[in-house]
Amino acid sequence: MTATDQKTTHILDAALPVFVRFGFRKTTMADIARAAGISRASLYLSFNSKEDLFRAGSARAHRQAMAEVEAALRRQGSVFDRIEAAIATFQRELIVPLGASADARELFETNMALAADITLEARARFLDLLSLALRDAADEGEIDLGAVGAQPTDLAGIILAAMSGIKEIRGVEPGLGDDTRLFVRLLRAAVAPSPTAGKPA
Amino acid sequence: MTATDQKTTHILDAALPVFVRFGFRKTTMADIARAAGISRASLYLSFNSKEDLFRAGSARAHRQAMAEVEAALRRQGSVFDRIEAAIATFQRELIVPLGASADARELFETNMALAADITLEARARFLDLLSLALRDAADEGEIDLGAVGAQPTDLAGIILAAMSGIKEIRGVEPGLGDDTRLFVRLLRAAVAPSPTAGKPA
DNA sequence: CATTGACACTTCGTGCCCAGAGTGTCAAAA
DNA sequence: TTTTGACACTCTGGGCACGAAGTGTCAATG
Repeated sequence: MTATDQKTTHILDAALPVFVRFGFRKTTMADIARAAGISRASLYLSFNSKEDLFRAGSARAHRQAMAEVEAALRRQGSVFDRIEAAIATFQRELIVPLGASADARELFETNMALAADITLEARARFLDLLSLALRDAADEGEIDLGAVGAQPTDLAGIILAAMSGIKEIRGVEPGLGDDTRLFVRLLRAAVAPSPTAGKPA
Repeated sequence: MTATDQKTTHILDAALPVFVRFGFRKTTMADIARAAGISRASLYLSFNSKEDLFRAGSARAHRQAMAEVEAALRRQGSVFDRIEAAIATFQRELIVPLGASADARELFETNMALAADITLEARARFLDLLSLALRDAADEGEIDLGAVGAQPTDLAGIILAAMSGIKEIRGVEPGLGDDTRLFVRLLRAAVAPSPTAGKPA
């Protein structure tokens, strides 16, 4: 890691909590500089603007979260164990921290204004990862998608939609995890392969 | 139907499309009066204020929609056929008309400001109706909730959350119906009773 | 008796100004 | 070379005035 990277990392470590606490509009470059223990002017040596800084923060958060999500999906275990872990990771890393902020709405909206590409790309990637996991499991006969007449992509889309809906209705309180797990149990039961059908391979 | 009822019905028939078209803030009592073909002053014979009028409109829309939803759930057929029909009705009557408006967000927010009780009560009622339908089906052995380890209420909650999430992600375009149906197929498959277990009754 | 035109009151949007706060830059300091 | 204090510029929010538009009411009308 270069010295520059260390510096930006340090700044983002300081900046993200401030953004979460006060929202984008109300946090000033002075706040961030103070939190990072440097002068306000120094911030501009690493970032061209407040917006750049925010984008960089969003990008890093998404990059880290998606790396963890991928790791969760790569681990051993049944598809749905891995998918459940992946969802939990995604929620823990990206959804809950934002949702817990008092300015959640404003943060979400600025993020969509300044870093929509990053967010949408991460979401699309998550969709792909889920689709692939489901496809592989289907190919190996671990699950039977024919039972519900769905393509892996369709099912992945439903999973993301359910995640989003559960989050919307339950907020980020503890209940979120419970409902998510119930939903995954549902999936598991829905696409369990019929005992009579053997592995296609 | 009394003459008064006819009048308010006529006014609401004229008013709701106007609200949907222009949002709450931008529609004036003059707009509504014009649409209803009466004088602005006459509106105040039936409603005390613009807010009252809106509340009445929201209440009527919810009342009608929920009546249709109940009817759909009372019809013949498998639980999930009826639930699917009920969801489709709910979406067609309440979700799509609002979502299609250019001022959907503003309308939704004013509705929550002026008629939150009505909306929340309808939602709660929908949850109850779904729970009851599921419970009855479970009692009759048509479905097996034990397979996913869920109470009827929990499952109903998931259904509503999924509805909401699908709507949020897909918008109100045609895709909404497809995803909803896929989700219901998922449910169906998940709680299909195992062939070995007979009816408890 | 139902309806409405007209009236009074309120709210809302606009423009303007100003002061304070915040951003981005640069030459000087460490 | 890296960091920062200080400067200039911009932006925002609040206060105020004013005209337009909208709401709610009531006496007059058909």
